[in-house]
Amino acid sequence: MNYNLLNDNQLKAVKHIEGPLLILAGAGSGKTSTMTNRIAYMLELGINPYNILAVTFTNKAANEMKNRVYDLAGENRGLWIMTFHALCLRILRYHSELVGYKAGFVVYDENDKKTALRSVIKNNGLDDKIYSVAYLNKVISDCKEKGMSPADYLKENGDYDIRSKKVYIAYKAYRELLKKNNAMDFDDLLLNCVKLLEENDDVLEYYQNRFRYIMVDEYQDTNYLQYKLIKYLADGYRNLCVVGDDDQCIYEWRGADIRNILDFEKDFPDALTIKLEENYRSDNNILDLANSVIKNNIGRKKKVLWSQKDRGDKITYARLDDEKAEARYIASEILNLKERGYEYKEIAILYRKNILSRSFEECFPHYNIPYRVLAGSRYYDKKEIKDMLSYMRLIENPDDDFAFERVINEPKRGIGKKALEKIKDWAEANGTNCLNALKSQEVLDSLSSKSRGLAIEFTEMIDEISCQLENITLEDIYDNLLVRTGYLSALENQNTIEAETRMENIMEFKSVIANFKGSMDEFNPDEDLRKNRTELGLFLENITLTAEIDNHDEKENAVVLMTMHSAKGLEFPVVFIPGMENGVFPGNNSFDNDKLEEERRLCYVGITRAKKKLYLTSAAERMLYGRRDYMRESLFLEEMDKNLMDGDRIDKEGHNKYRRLQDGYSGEVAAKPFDALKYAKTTIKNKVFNNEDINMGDRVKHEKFGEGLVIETDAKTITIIFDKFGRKKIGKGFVKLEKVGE
DNA sequence: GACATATCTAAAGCC
DNA sequence: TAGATATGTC
Repeated sequence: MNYNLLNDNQLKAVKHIEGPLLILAGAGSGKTSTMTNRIAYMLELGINPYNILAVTFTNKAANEMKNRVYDLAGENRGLWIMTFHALCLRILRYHSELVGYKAGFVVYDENDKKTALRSVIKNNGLDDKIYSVAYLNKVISDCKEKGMSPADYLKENGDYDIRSKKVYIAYKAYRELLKKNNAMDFDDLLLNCVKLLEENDDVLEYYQNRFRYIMVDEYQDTNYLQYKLIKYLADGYRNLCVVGDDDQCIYEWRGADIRNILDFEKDFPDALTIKLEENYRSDNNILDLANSVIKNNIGRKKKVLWSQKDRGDKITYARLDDEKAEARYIASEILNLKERGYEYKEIAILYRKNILSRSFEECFPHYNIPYRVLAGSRYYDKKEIKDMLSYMRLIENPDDDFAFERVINEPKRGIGKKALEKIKDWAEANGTNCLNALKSQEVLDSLSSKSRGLAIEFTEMIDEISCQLENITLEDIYDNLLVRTGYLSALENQNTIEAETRMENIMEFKSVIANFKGSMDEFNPDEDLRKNRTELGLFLENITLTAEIDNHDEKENAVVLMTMHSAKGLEFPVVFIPGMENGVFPGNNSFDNDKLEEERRLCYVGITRAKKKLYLTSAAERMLYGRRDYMRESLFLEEMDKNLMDGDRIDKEGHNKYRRLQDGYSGEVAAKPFDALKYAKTTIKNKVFNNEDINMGDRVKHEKFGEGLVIETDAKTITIIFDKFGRKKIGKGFVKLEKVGE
């Protein structure tokens, strides 16, 4: 093999395969090629692929690694290169009974989880104002990530506390509900897998013996459970290589623990640490800008990216009048770039919040700019797709009562709220699922004769298709469902444009199925995996474990729009970062110190996506949530080295109109804060001030927004012009306001 | 039970 | 603003 393309440190990492290894890989430092070469090197040494495990966070990363190993070694069969969740799922499939699940268990995604939580809240008579779906979701997820059971939670938070008691009840009920539906959520995959290894020495020994060489990508983003899982698996042979960059830890909010990477050398005192600091991606101006921002973070492993490349172009910063002007400016700049030879697909717009995509979606069609927005999992969020998926899930797993609930009256079968309650009660009383309940004479008798007929038809159809599962293809199951459920004809009868679109989506979904089957044959020749599984089961699993970003087609010639979070691991010749404003980036909820550091890391990630050209923009005014606010420039802009930036500005029509960055904002922009008074009003609800004697004219300090001037008070609210954020109206709550002057 | 109207609230989203 | 959910009405 040819290792000439690697630098010294990369080569050292590739060849160090025995014992623990920490690779600190800065952005764009050739991390993936180091990892893939390392695997190829192991194969070359004759190490059995069966003994190698590489874990990533995204399917995209896993697929890329598989492909690149194939390119290097001509082979990738037998290697386990997959995401944490896929790994756990695969292990659990073989041992589900050991963690108390039935063999065909399904995986619930975020939406299913919320549905389950809603029913938990309802069934336990919890106040959904206090114990909201979002709150419980967060608390339960946090618990699971730390490996805490409901009882552990109660112990830690005190059983005298009413709140923790209620959370305990909800958590426990949620867990039982999922088990009853024979379902695991994403956290359960990890939790149960760790539990499996913890409680079964023989299983642990088997996997330790199997995975003699383990690699973990994006190690800075691992949470406690992932850390523990890896530790268990690696404990046998201790050939563990973790790769990461503490400066790119941007997922603390969902449990990532940056200490995992910072403390790796403590966990493995004999670990070799290799730093990859040479960047092969970006021009030096871009790198220096990134360095000038990230150096403001304390508590990081010091590392300075450098590159042999040219200085390159300066970073362009433009402050525009509002979000529309910002979109027009970026659109016209894209057209300029196009004229200079850039392709649309080389250009990305990376923002902090998904709503920021709106102005571009409205603007770009006028400029004939092709674009693709990558956000969450919107395709599967469509009602008709969810419905069809629920039908499929019910067939695969009759215990899935949520799937049942979703489809039993879709299309209408005259089984509404009341009838559904009856079905659920009967199922509860008889210890079975809803589908079985609907077959019982008692339930059928309680329905009207018309509904009864439809109900019988429904259960017979589900049973029949379930029986055929082994014999007919996935496509046929889908077609069968479309027709026999009456879903398609119900849409046809509607004769509306909306129904038309839904039908198109339903048809389009067929190609998703076809694609799945194609990729199944191509990428997963592993017979083992398919054993005892239905095609349908594999398909559903695949959908749940796939994210929108995985479907990003790099060949499509379109400008791509996504959040900076999604962009991690990607690179583009041209990057635009709009919304460089306090309140947007860093976001309003990030103004305490550790959160700010994470935002700064995100900023670092955003900047380092760019290879040749980087544009930053901000809007003086922005419409957010139906409100127009005056926006201050991001504090990250202040941290950036101005020598690397170009201060030319463009007015709202997109034509040249010079304003200098160094001048501050004289003239029209400086006047904005006063104009903005009539627009800007932000209400923070349910807050109480600690200090009651605050009056008009006082200067106060807010724990999040910093200092400002009080211009209005009444019984419930106080209005302040903050130095950094402009005017905000604050309601009563537990926020500390400190008087700092009169 | 189906449909219409009122109310609320708002990040990031890997798997 | 807009979407999701809760409540009210026929």
